[in-house]
Amino acid sequence: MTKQRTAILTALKRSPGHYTADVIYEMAKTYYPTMSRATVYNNLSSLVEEGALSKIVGGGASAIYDTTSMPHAHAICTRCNRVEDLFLEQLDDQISKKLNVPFVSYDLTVKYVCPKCKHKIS
Amino acid sequence: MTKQRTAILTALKRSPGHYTADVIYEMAKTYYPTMSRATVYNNLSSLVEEGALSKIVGGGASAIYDTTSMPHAHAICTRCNRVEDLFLEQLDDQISKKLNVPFVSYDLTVKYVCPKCKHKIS
DNA sequence: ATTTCTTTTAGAATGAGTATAATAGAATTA
DNA sequence: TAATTCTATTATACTCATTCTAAAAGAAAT
Repeated sequence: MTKQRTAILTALKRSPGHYTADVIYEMAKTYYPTMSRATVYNNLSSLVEEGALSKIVGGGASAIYDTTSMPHAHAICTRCNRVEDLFLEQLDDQISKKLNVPFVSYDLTVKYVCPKCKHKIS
Repeated sequence: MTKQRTAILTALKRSPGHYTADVIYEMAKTYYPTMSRATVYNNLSSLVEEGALSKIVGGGASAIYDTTSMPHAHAICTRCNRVEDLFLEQLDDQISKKLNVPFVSYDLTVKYVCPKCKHKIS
């Protein structure tokens, strides 16, 4: 547990949400200004492996890290790119049943137009 | 419908499966040798928009294109990286119900250790 | 036949993420 | 305490999938 890692965790704890590595880098720098980008990537990878964070790929050019600990899905609005958490209770069981073997993790991203953006258009 | 696009579609029809853009580029070149990489990317994007292909992001460095037309999930083995199709019948309804609005598409990738690889280890 | 629009092409540019090699710091041993 | 070992950090260089660009080719339209 280094000072850099503490800075990252502090930043994430203060404002939980969905962030890219680069945004987390900027956030963490307020707590430890000399921090390097590589350190952020290293720590984020470790935190994902430990299960403290989840990494969402596919919503755009860069991956998004999520502080919500419970396994869950994400809905991304195709207009405003805002990410919404989505808890599908039976999904775990369904996947296990289909696979017939336990799984490590899942990454479910739903693309939709959120109500706010839908209103703006129509 | 250009000759280049025909070459891509022919290649995919001859051997349906899960391929990276680069592999598709190589496959399509056997039908149209002077094809450019950018053309493959352009056409794949169009085909995804038209719904003829689905793009799977998150299984590695490069995206994978899938010729299976029905909406479905993917299981990727963390050891051998092989991709398996996974049809979860009720998933569509579950997502719609949770969102309360229709969605455009979903991308569900499950990470697991496939039976073959599990045998190799234990 | 000329204009207009779309697609292709080759190569350059982008940019997220990773590898590297040197340094710093912590922990361990003597 | 000093020397050693191990791990983490740093800055930078690098990779590589994908996108952008500008020119050329081709198709369609007038």
